[in-house]
Amino acid sequence: MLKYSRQRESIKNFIMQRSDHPTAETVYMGIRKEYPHVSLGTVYRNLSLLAELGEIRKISVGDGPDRFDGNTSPHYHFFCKECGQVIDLAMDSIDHINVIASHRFGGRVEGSVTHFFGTCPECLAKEISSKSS
Amino acid sequence: MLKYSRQRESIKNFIMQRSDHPTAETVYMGIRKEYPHVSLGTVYRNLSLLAELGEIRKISVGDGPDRFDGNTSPHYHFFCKECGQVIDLAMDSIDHINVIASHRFGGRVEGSVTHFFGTCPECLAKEISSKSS
DNA sequence: CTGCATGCAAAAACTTTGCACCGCC
DNA sequence: GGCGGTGCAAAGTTTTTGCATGCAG
Repeated sequence: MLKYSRQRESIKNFIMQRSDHPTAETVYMGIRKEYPHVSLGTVYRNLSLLAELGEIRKISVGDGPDRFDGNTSPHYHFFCKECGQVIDLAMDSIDHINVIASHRFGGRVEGSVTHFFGTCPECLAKEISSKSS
Repeated sequence: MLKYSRQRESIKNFIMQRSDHPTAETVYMGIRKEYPHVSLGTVYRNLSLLAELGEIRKISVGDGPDRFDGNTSPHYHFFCKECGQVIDLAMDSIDHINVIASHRFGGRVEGSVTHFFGTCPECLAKEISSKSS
């Protein structure tokens, strides 16, 4: 039985209105403006819960803390090596890679996670302008 | 200036002769048979160093500790949800996904990491035999 | 009222680091 | 012998958890 809680409501709203894939710490800091006594434990508990319910998505980066995404529609993420930013990619589905992975494999491929990395548009612009100077 | 060390040698050998993508802890336990006084810090330092040198690969799983792979040739990994095992996949390259990701993106895509997950051949066999009984 | 959710703090899990000593080159 | 590597332990980072209290149903 899931009970309503204003903290969870607030956490969800916070995530939904951002597009920068905040970490638990960032959510905590943001929520504290409204609920100064909220605890980091509550933030973690609710982020996990919301992710299990499928209301948000959890993004595990190789290093650094996990990030959370209010956009639950299928899409991919780009990690900028320069500024650390995480960006949503508007790209065609690459679901067919699961079929490719299945070809010579005796198990059942249920899905995959792909993260792209490189230099984001902003950092690329900075790089180009610094070279030309 | 990089100096030889028997610990590093032993760590590298340990990784090379395994195909199960051990964690730092597993390497530590294995190495201790030969060097009972080796420290976990040394294992971590050398695993990072070897990964930087490109002699081994570091695999960051979403949850749980990082794993290491002695096979540095390009290949993909499959994570079994049932038994937690990590398996190398013999599959065609999917490098073209980087091109797809670049299409409507203003940044520079330098690479990507893909992890497949599902049920491994062994766990699938168990599942099938339990259903038929 | 019942029991899930919270706040708080302690602890767990994983990894890095400071420092004195050791051993390769 | 100089400097990178090691062992040891402490600390850092991220996340989870135990417990008494609070609040939704």
